[in-house]
Formats: sequence, structure tokens, C-alpha cells
Amino acid sequence: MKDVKARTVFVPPHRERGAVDACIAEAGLRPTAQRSVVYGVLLDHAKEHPTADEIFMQAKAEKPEISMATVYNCLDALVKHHLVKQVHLDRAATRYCPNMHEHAHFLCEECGGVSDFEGTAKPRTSGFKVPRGFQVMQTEMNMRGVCPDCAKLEGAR
Amino acid sequence: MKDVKARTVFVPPHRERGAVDACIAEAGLRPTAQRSVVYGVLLDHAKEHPTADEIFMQAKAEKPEISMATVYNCLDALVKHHLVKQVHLDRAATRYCPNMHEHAHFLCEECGGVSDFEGTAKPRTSGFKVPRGFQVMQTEMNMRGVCPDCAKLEGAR
DNA sequence: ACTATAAATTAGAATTATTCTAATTCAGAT
DNA sequence: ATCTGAATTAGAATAATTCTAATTTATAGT
Repeated sequence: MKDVKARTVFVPPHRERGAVDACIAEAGLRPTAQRSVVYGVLLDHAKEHPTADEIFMQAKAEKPEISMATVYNCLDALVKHHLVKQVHLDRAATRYCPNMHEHAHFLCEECGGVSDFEGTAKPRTSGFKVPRGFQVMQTEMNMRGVCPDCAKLEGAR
Repeated sequence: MKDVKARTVFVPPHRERGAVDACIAEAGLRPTAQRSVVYGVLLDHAKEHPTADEIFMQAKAEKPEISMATVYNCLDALVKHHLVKQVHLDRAATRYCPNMHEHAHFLCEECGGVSDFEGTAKPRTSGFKVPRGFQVMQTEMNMRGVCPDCAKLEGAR
């Protein structure tokens, strides 16, 4: 897999602070400035599935005093309150995803990009035999291969 | 999730060194004493999906000079040559699995145990929409919930 | 069998992502 | 305005893994 291309530095578009805070409060979390920023950054970068470190750098641009520990704390809180999902692919750094619709993740082995595939996993009809007695509470599906952009580049070679 | 219970120390049953080596050679790898031991340990503990560290401890019992770096090297080589799969669940240590049949992994959130569910993933009929242009080369499915043993214990409460 | 060579192994240091700690600050209730 | 527990902070600590440079080993060619 090639290195993930460096992201261009992000200039945050207008974002409704109030709306973000309302979401956080609704989820049963105390809305703090840091949580707002972290969640806001994540919402703005949903497509990129950023790592804690990437979120930290963006958050710092908006709120220079924020610390890495806080980013982890905020992300943990958001995950616990079902506003955000963790994405684990290989042993790479955890990525974060504010898309709470059911979906699968696709990792492009060429560019390292992660994409969402909407849909609903059905453990017992997915093709796998769930032996009796197992209670499946949650299902996650990860796919890997080549994304359209990289396929095009390869085709051109 | 409770701590994974400490494993009772493993006394290796009879294992055909020759058969293991033949497998390794067939996969296109130089058969070395270390690879034999690592792969043998893994085959004997397939159900447990051991981590590198657990494999190291077992391997050391059989071959005290073996080093952690070698365990990692051997495992990497086995993975590259399709004798072994890595299993990534959460950010926990990578687990290793010598079952090369297509299967899903199930993590019991109570005891931390990992089980194999045999079957075949069908990306385009699994319930997820694969947008056109994406080439899916590999699919992995992870489920979590409660295993039969833990369900029984819970029922008894 | 003997030797050359590349591949594999080794101990230990280094790295990376994450978690912990203890002190400070803050949000919301009183 | 004050109190209290929750949240934040900097920095240390940890866990899993990877790297480094020196040594050993497996195999191919004689």
C-alpha cells in the first residue's frame, strides 16, 4: 500500500455551533467547547475517516489549547454515546466515523482511503453460519480492494 | 468486557514436524526450526486465536532461544504466504488464525473469546451496496455478542 | 562434503498509538 | 456566587509492534 497522500490543510467551513452542541446534549453529554470542536471537525471530515491525530491537528487549528488527551476523551465519550463509530482496519491507528447509518467500510489498498458502503448486515443471511447459542449483537463488515480512482490510474499504466 | 482468563499452560501434543515443514515449504517459504515451531503452536491453538505474545510464550517453551522479533517475522511470513490470517478486533493485539477457510470472527464481549463462523462472504449480496467502480478483493466480517457459555452464566444470574 | 551468499534470527533499542496520573478548570445545580 | 463532580490538561507511562545491526543458518553450486 502506498503512503496515504498528505491532506491539504483544512479551513473549516461555517458550522452551526448550536446544532453540534444540541446533538451532543441530546446524546446525554455535557456540551463543552472541546467536544463541540472535536465533533464538528469529525462531521466536516466524515468522508476521510480521520485518526485521533488528524482530528487533533484540525481541532488545534480551531482551538489551540486543546490537548491530545482531550481529543481521546472526547472521542471516547462520543463513541459511548453513539454519535461516532470507531473503525479498525489492520493495526493502523483507529479511525473515527460520525456516520451512524449502518454501513460497511472499504479500504483501498492503493491509496489507503476508506469509503462507506451503505446497507444493513444480516448476520444469519450474510453467508456465514452462526452456530446456535451465539447471540450476535453487532456486525461489522470490512472490504478491501481498489477504489475507482486508483483503478483508473492502474488502467492507464 | 472482563479480562480474558489466563490460559492453562499448554503441553504440546504430538505434532508431525515433517508435515508442518512440508506445508511451509509448499507455501514457498524456507522451512526453519522457528517457523516450524511458530506454525505448529498456532495449529495446535487455532481455536484460541492467540496473540503474538501468547504464541511467543508457547514457542519459547518448545524452543527457549526463540525471540519475539522472530515470532513476528515468522508470523508475517506465514501471513504473506497465505498459511495464516491476522484477526483485528478493536485495537487489541493482533490475533492469528491458521484456519484459511473463509469464515467470520465472533468476539464474545463477556469473556473475550474469539470463535470462527464458517461460510462465505458475498460482498454484493451481503446487504451492502458496493458502488460501481469499486473492486472488492477481500471481505471480512466481524460479529460481537455473547457466546453460548457466557449466555448460560448470565441466564443463571 | 565445502563454501559462498542471501535470507533468517537475535537482542535490544526505537517507535507509535493509546492510556494513565495528578493537578487545574469548568458547567450546571443550589 | 458557590459548590461539586465532571472535563481538561501536560506530560509520563504503557503496550504492541517495528527497526537495527550483528550473527547464524539454509540452500545452491562446486
